[in-house]
Amino acid sequence: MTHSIDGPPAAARRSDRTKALILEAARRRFATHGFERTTIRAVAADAEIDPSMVMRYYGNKAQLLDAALDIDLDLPDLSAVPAADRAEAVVRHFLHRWERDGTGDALLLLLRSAVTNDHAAERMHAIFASQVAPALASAAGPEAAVRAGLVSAQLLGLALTRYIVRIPTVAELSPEQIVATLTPAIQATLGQG
Amino acid sequence: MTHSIDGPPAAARRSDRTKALILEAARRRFATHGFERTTIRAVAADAEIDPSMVMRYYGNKAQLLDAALDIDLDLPDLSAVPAADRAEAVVRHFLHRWERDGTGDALLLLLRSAVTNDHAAERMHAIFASQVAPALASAAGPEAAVRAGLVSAQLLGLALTRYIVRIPTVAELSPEQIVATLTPAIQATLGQG
DNA sequence: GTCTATAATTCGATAGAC
DNA sequence: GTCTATCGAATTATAGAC
Repeated sequence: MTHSIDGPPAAARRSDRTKALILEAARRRFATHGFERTTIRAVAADAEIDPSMVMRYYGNKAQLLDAALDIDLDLPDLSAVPAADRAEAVVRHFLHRWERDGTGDALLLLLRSAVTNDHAAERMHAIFASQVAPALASAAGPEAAVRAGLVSAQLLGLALTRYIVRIPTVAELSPEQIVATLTPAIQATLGQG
Repeated sequence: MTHSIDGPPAAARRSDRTKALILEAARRRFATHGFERTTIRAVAADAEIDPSMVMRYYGNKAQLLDAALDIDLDLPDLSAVPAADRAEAVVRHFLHRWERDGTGDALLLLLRSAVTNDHAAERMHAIFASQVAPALASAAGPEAAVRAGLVSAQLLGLALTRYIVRIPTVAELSPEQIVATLTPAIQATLGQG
């Protein structure tokens, strides 16, 4: 017997690896094709497993999306940043994240899904309320909630035009051009902390 | 004989009205549900006609989307506006348009479709290049193309978060709050004309 | 745990009567 | 010009063998 009443040891659980492979493939598909155009079959093919495995581990397509939408934005503590540098820190944080992970980034997946899927939209509301708004609140001026909302709108607009719709003029900008031009705008939206 | 070799007189073309009804229903469906989730059957039901009529007049679903994406942004001539007022004029123009037409606005339809449909994305590139970029070029500072692109990103971000994903904090803002908070940001992005 | 087979829908598109 | 009927394809989801 290789495992006790505590359950099978970590090394013996082949299913964990399969589950992880499915989730990874699902994230890529949802991010690049959106919810409706992503098929269980395609996810399974990417993960090189049988489609029925996806159903077994995640129940249905909606729950698979749900599992893929677990996101930690990992926002920096802006109160530790000098007020004058906060706008640039925010712009650089998201830009770095997106440039690093490309279309595989979980926030882009969430954004794309939220446009056509109500459940994904609600997840985005929750993430905004629990992660973005609090992080920006300490960095914003009067009516911090208003400012946090509009800063998010501007950053998501960048994500939308650069990585999803890929408007050439925006997609071809260098990261430094974006930082240089967008930072004053975010600064203005945040107001004088 | 009520019509000549020039074709039937305008009053006799019942089909024009049917075509227009279909297009109107299609715009609403595409705008609220996106391309994939919009069905020919639903469009026909909204227009209270038979689904086969949609096929007869528009050929297929892709061509119906194409017909629905004919958009005139009707941007104001910013060179006639004092430099200091241009940012506010731009913000008010789009806000007025969206608040008036709600989710039926053609630009929102285009935005929603472009996220999951490559053809719609290309249409958005074309509209940006032919209408938005030229209109903003005269109002922007050095590197006008960069500034025009990022202004568009910010405005589309507003449309996305307020009308499509409907993040509560953004959706609940009053138009005047948006103008007051976003104008300085757009001003900063445009640079000193 | 993994795979085969298939049920049950849904939809785009076509053919043809009237 | 309008509608009925239906085909064929694709997909989610399930049942059950091994």
